[in-house]
Amino acid sequence: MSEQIKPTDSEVEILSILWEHGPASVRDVHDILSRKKDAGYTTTLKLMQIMLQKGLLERDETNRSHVYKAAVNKEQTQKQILKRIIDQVYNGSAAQLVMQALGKHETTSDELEQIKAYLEKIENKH
Amino acid sequence: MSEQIKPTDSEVEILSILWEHGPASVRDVHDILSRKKDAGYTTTLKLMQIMLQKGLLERDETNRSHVYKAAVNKEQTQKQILKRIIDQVYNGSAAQLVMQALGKHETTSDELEQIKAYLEKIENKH
DNA sequence: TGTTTGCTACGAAATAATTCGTAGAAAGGA
DNA sequence: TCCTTTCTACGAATTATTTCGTAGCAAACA
Repeated sequence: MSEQIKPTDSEVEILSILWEHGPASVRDVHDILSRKKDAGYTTTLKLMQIMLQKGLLERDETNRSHVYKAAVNKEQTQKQILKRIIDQVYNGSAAQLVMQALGKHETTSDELEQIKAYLEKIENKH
Repeated sequence: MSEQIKPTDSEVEILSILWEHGPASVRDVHDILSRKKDAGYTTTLKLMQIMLQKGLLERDETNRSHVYKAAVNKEQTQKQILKRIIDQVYNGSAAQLVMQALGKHETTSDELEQIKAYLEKIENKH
């Protein structure tokens, strides 16, 4: 197991954008970010530079406008964050978290079906 | 809707203890915390004093050893944290989070049953 | 009563995270 | 070429969070 760096909230925002969008310039990321937040361009730039240092991002410097991409795996990072929440907030009970997640959000029938199917699959393995 | 203060990680740890344990002194909280972490007593004290100021905790000063309790609701706070994660990390899809949570953690058959029952209940409402 | 123990209050240092300004270089016109 | 735009780099201020030392008071007790 290699070191797991815990990204900060701002860093997760940027990672999410890169996971969604694929490799992108600071400008791209910043424009997307701007739709939700209100921050200066150099703030985003600096953040991404720091993330590069921490190993959360990689970049291609071929062109003047550098192209960044996530250096950490989406699923793994999500799980890492989730695990933390489950342990810290839900006392280790994934089931509790799941039910609260289902309860709260408007979940479409479609999604519910998906989840049920998934449950079946798990149960068969038991 | 009143202001929702976002507790920090350390604060969530303390809230969790108080939710579990019920009203407790700094000493109590600190002893429980010490099992997982390594921090000085006055650190815990200070944290709890700050949380009091922020309105995350309440306290009874009747006795010399003050008794603290959580001033924020467990479920609401959990949901608040969860919502943040869903939006920020799972792009708004609770279903995705749910499946990852189920996939990762060892979930007992018992818990799975609970979840299934819960799903039924939700589906009937649709 | 003196001494030890355990508590609160609180300033302030240490650390972490976020934000932004300024400088300088490259690119793209006019 | 000269001017404007658009980048990067990076220092440094600001703000948030965590940690701890010291002081003072009250309780327990020898």
